[in-house]
Amino acid sequence: MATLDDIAKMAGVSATTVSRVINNYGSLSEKTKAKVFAAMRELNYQPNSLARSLKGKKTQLIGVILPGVGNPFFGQMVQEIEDQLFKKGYRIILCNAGDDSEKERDYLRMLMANRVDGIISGSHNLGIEEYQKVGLPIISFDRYLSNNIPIVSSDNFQGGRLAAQTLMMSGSKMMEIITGANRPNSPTSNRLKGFKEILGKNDVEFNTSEIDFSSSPIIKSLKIKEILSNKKVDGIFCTDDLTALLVMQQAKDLGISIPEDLKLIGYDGTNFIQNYHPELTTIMQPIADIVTMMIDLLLKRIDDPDCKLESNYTLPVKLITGATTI
Amino acid sequence: MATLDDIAKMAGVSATTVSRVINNYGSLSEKTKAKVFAAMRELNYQPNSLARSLKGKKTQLIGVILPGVGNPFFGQMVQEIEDQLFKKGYRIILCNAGDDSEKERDYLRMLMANRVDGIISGSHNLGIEEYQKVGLPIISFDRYLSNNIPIVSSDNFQGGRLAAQTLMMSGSKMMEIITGANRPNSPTSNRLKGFKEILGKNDVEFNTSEIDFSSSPIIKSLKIKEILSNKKVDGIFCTDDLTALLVMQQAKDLGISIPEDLKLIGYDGTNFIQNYHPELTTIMQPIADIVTMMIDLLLKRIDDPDCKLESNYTLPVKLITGATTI
DNA sequence: CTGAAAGCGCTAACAG
DNA sequence: CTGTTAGCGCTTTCAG
Repeated sequence: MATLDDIAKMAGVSATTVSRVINNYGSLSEKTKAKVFAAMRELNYQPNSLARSLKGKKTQLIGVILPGVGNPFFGQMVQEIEDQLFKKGYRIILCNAGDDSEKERDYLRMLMANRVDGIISGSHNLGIEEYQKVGLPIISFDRYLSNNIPIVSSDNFQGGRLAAQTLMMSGSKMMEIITGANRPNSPTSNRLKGFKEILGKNDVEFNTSEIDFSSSPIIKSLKIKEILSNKKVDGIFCTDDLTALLVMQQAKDLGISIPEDLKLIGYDGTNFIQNYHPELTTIMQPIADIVTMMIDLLLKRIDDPDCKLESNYTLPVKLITGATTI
Repeated sequence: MATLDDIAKMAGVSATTVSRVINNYGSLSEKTKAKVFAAMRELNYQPNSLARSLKGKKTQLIGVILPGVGNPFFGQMVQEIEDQLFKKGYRIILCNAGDDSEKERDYLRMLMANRVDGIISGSHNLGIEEYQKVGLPIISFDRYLSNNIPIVSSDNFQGGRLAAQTLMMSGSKMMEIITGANRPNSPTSNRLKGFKEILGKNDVEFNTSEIDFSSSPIIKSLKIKEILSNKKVDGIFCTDDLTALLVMQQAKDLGISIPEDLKLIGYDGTNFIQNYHPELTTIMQPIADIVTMMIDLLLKRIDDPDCKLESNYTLPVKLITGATTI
């Protein structure tokens, strides 16, 4: 692969001059510019960004750590992150941490080694103390990682309230909330709190079931079947849309009609759900806005590592009404 | 951020020695090793991989160019790629090319600038001549990019045949195939060919509708509605599962029962579909195997850039029978 | 078993 | 308007 020196030789100028035309810096005669450009084209030259970064420049690389891009929610989020960052001249290193804390730690080290300019993390793993000493700008999605790492999230509490109100308005009396394992600091715990707050105020009966986020759909379906068969529930709030989809499946199998016998509301409202399951009532997280916010904050920190940021940024959610709560 | 020199000083040894313990190379006394390790821990040291790569080492970075990770098919594929590459010590730079050729070209340049060790590309954009002169190991998923770039794909032709046979067996007489825009060299064109071959042999009537892959679900739904209302179709083959989902939606709206009035078969068979839409009969692409194959070939090329590879690697598809073709 | 020195490809003073 | 020089952080001969 051609180097700056190669093209300097070919154009009959010094390396400095080449560097100057690449960076469009200082004043060059049109003639030399032309010669250099010609040589660059001739050799299909691409400046080595490694060397450039070594000299103290930024890498224009951002690490993105998320549970996994197979999930449509995070798929859409990554797509949005990639899209917005690309427009600002950044590339992303994608890290699917899954539920593997060790992998997440490895990635953290690698990202440091690669000298990324910053990190966006929304992993589900907890207790990764390494976040405290990464020494790089980091923004978190919806999780507490460490002091001084700002958290951007949608209004989980309000989302829970909205879900409860919607279910009540549609006439359910005996509710069930199906949520992921509620580890401390988890956002779903706020969805739960908001939900309970409304129901408490209105003396509505309800029950809480925890199903681990990372367990397989088969397992989840089994637990849902149990819930549906054993109880006379007439309203369910799932803290994510995919689980709501499983509820619809199981209900159908059991001959329970939605919304006649059972009202259902989900959470997330991805494009995917809106397009392919418009019947599902859900609470939409404003993914694009969340991403814009995160990138905005991250770039600020990259620009000025000491800039003071809030510890929390909360964006509003929106109710999307489908046929499952009519 | 701490450098190798910093820790050399702290440990009271030379840079060379530190380098040796990092790379576990040559013979070191336990004592120096211990001192160096201590210093590394103390300063939370991470070797600068930029500097390392500049010295001629590989970057351990792979560029992944795909249409977009918001689509569950590519989401799953990226997840698989990331997973398998991580285990081999590589990280990925994710590039969502969408249907933007210019963006894809930009990314190609950036990947060169970043000196990635190789590229996996499965973009939908055609005519990117740049692929010819990237001068990096590249493997393609399901598209022709340039001579000498191996293509890994599932058996699209056989998939089309399977779809046709399945629809025939379930009793449809008047078929419709809904496919993406069939640009030359596109894989869907082989699905179509296989499908037609079987129908031709059996004198079954059918019709072909093209709906651009990148058009919105709303537009797609409209066209599907048209197809369903105007004709007396009783069997549909969609060359991707998401479109099949839309067909199910529209059929329901129009009071057409599946599978009673209409048989339906999709294509892709992602985990997502298998988990959340098990009712849909579909042709499953072996994503994990495809990825294994691609990575295998890519690493071979990275290891030996001149190694000869086939131009095509075709992996078998599998019929997954759901309730839509009973 | 350990160190000194050169150089990867590029940028940034400093000269002219 | 252009070139010389030094050095980013690391690896790698070549010497001890």
